[in-house]
Amino acid sequence: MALTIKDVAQLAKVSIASVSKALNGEKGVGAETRERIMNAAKILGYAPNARAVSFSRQEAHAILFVYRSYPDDPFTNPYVYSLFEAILESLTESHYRFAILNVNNLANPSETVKSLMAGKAYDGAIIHANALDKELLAQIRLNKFPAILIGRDKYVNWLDTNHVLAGRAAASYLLNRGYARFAFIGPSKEDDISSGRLEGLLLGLSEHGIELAPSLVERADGSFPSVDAAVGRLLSLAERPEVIVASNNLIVYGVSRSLERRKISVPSEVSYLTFDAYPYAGIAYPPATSIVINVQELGHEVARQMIRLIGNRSYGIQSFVTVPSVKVGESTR
Amino acid sequence: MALTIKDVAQLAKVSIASVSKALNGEKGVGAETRERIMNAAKILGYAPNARAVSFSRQEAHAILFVYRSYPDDPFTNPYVYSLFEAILESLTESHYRFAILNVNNLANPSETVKSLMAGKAYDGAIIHANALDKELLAQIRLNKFPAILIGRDKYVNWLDTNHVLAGRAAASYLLNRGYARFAFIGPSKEDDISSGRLEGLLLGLSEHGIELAPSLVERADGSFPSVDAAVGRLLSLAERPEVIVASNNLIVYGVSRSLERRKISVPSEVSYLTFDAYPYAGIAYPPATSIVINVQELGHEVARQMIRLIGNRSYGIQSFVTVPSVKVGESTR
DNA sequence: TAAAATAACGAAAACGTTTTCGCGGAGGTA
DNA sequence: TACCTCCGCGAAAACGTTTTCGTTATTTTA
Repeated sequence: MALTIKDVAQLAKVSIASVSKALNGEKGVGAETRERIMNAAKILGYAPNARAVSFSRQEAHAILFVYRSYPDDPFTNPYVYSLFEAILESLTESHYRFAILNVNNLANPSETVKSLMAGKAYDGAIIHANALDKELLAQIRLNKFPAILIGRDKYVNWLDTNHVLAGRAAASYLLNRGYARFAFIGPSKEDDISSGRLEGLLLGLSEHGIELAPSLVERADGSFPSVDAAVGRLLSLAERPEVIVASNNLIVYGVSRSLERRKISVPSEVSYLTFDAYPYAGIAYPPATSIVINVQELGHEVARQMIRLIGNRSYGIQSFVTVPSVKVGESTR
Repeated sequence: MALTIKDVAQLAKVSIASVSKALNGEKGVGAETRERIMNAAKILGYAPNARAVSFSRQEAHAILFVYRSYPDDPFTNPYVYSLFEAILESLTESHYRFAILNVNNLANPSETVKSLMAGKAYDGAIIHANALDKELLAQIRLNKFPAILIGRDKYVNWLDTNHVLAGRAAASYLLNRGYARFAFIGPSKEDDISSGRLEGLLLGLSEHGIELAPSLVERADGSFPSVDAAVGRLLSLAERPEVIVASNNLIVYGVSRSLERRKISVPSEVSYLTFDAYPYAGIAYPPATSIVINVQELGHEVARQMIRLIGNRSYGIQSFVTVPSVKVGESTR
């Protein structure tokens, strides 16, 4: 049998109650006794049995992160990983254990999550929106287990980044740099992130009296020919844009290659800008200026709120955590 | 108080012992009774308390993955992530919980891991070599907690990919395609992976009577100018190589760009080949032919072995798991 | 029909902590 | 001196399962 608290008690000639108190730094143990206990524990190399502690304390001291990864998706995954790295960092600091669950090829994601939470294996769940379905959402609302959604929902705790603000940041940065004619290329399959960015961009521009004609808002899928075609259309406009805002990293790479092929010098003739700081942004040549969201900060905040939530069930969180900053590359003047 | 086994027992009018047996599918319960119990459990929505189960069964039913991530490292991280995605997938299938620990900015990594394992919070640890130090290695050997290292060590259980075999696969693929004059560009900072690949390549070539002159083995750091210079030196050799084997993704990207800039057509004039399938390999233009290691398979195998190890402490594993395959791009003829 | 084997079921112990509560001694106050 | 308070300490309960083992009922065998 492994070492238990009893062995320590025996060696220190005290009761197990005193050992427990001493080891947990609680009062009710004399200074001298405490020292004897600490010594005994060290001599024996005693480590409390985490399973017993969890059981006794009625808390797992562990958090579950639920997400969905798409095999080889170069966009979703880096984002999700850097997000949970940040969460992990904060939780480790607070001595929480951190478990992950990828619902990607699970037969019944929400059932799995639900039973995991019902089984009290974790004190709380941080759920990335891409892993969520209506059923799971309903479960969270119903069972009220501590959960924070990274994304948006009316009825559950959530935190998210504010893509509109990022779009606005793009507008104000570019306006400050003296740009006057703008274009936007977004993905052909509209998504929240991209539409938020566009919305913010339009907002920021309209505050300075600039409206974007429909022909200046282009769509492209990830492939190079598609982006190249969009760039071609923009360049052939009578009022050629000075700067192309690419809604994501893959698109900006296409833009950069398209301009290079067309022998258009960047940033003097045409500039470009994108969002996030995935490898593609750096590979674009010249490296793209980018509006980056501090995923790290979001992760830390989520962890902090999670711990707070565990302590106080009724606590409600619904807010954006977002401080977009500009990573200046060489693709803008 | 939450729902316990007692509530189910009460509703089904049996003892808690019978409920436990029924729910765990053990024998010792009559068919009719079993059904009544299952029904009661379903009606109440009962889920066993995982903490109590862990405590009673004396096993966590959870595995810890220990690794080190470098912020924004585009090489190490994708590899580690896809590795643990594979492990996670296998473990989830076997209903194991999966926790992760990044030792990156931990004050005392080996101490943390050691106390986590001593505390029996996990049944076993899968430790990526990049998270390992001598102290931790010593701890594993000493405490004999179930651990598998992804990497190599003489005295502990390990699994790893065989980079030499990958290098050999490169050689045999290229020889089959009729290439006769080879060059290699590796990182300036020698590492196990790269040297294994080079070793394998040399091995494979020498079996066909081809030796690589020292001038054909180049070094470059990740930066483009450095790779470009290396390519320049290779091209200016009297016996210009037909194919450049780039030891990693960043280098192959540099090679591709360098050749493009020099207006050397690929693959007709000079070909290139690399290893792994990170984004850079696909971004190289034309997309690089690559020797890829099945990380997925490694992960699955590690999970399988871990579960086996938990069941049988004395079990010893030291082997390479590796089935390199060729991902044909457009950079070879 | 009686004895033996088998199966169903439940009482209770065990897992290793934390936590409550009561006891007794030390110190302070009137 | 007598009383009260505070503090250190330990006995024991509690947490929710699993598992062992004895009892009783049922089936099989002779």
